[in-house]
Amino acid sequence: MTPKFVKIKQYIRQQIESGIWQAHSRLPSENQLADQFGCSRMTARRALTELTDAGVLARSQGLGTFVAELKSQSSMMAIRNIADEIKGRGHEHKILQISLNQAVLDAPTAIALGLEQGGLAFHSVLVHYEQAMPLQVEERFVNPNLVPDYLNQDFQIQTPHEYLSHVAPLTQAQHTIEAIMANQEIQTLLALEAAEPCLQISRRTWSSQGVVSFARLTHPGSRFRLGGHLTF
Amino acid sequence: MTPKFVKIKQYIRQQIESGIWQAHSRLPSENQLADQFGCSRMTARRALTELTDAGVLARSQGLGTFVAELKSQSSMMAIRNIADEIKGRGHEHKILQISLNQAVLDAPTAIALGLEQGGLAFHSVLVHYEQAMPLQVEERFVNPNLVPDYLNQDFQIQTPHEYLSHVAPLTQAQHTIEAIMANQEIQTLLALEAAEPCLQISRRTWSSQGVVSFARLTHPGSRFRLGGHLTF
DNA sequence: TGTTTTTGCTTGTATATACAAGCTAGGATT
DNA sequence: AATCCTAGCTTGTATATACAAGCAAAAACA
Repeated sequence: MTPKFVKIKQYIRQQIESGIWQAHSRLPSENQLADQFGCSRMTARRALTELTDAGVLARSQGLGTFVAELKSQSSMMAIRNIADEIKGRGHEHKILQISLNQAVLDAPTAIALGLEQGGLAFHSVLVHYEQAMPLQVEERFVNPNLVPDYLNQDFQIQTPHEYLSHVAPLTQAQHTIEAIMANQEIQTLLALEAAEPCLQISRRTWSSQGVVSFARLTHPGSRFRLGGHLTF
Repeated sequence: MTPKFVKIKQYIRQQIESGIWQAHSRLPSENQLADQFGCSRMTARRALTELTDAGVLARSQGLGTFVAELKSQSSMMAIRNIADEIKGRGHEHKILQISLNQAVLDAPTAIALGLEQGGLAFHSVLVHYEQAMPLQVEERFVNPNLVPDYLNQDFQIQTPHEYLSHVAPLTQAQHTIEAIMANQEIQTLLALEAAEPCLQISRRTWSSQGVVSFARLTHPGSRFRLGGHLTF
């Protein structure tokens, strides 16, 4: 027996998908729906609220409930962390640690971390492997004030991302995706035959104390694509 | 006066962010929260439900409510359509129509559209400009059965995406992002000096009738990055 | 001792009710 | 005729209540 509020949601989605209720058209009020489905206002309300949260409807106090603007605006895509993604494919995930040390901050990195230019930060370079194939170069700068023990970790066991989420719970993240040409270092680390376009995700993460870490995740264009599926 | 359920949500988020409630730890039950805040169970419940929808908490009937696994899993990023993005920056958006005709389907495109190889589909190539700068090449294949009037549109006025969302409301979309090297055609259309890495978003959209359209959106790596900001 | 049942917790669904707050249209007032 | 205001709708918040369903540990039983 499916719950009543689910049936109401299905009904509304169906009306919209079949085109009977066009974008911007007004829906029956909570009370009308309640009458129509023989339920209480709170139950009808729940269906409307959940569809509103899902972006299907838009509501306005005093005015009514409307079919939301077509999803032309934006659609969401998930960026999963590489370890989960590889394991999700049932493959082996290995990490090769290239370096783990302190580094002097150049201007852009200092700004990204919210620290002073010329100061010190922790710096790590790792390569993530799927089976025997290098799939991601992870270069990461870490705020030493917030994560003083970063250099004493063994990243063969726990990824930096896992460790960081543990010691400094995330409150915010910012991603940028761009296409770049592999430089000599990336070419070597990813075992590329020649210079090749790469997908680079820059990721800045905050905890409640401030910027925790700034990472550049570089993937070979020939072996990696970012995918997302999404149902409205 | 902030509503009670908002205060409860704030309290819970604060407990989690300060580390007092760690991942997997159990929260007070609905009734306990209701007592603690001097509200009814339904009000406490609303706070818990909304935080669960947001991925902050996880609930299990009979067991209780728990702090969710750290957001290491995935974080979401919005893909906005190029016209909105350019207009959002307060810049002028112009479209140059390169071609608009029928095309014979090769194997991969036919599969993507769910049509027969060797059959016909509508095909358009447009260039989107931000001010005087080409920013995106949009190559699109459209299912002629679902959008028979596609060839009679003027895409200088309304983008294909706007038109399609209007005549065949979206129910699903799938995106893939990859880094590719610009070929000769892309180089010309984007006014690139030399071969350059490009960010290519492949987008398939469904209506309730089936696959509507398959688009390849290509951006120059030197002028475009996909950005997303996100607060937990 | 090992198995089954009961009991008491949890969350999930649903209802009836009350009042607050936002918007619109029509009616009263000026 | 233009303005104000109120009546009547809408959604938003909040409560009290009831029962269903899932789970675990204690209690009863074999």
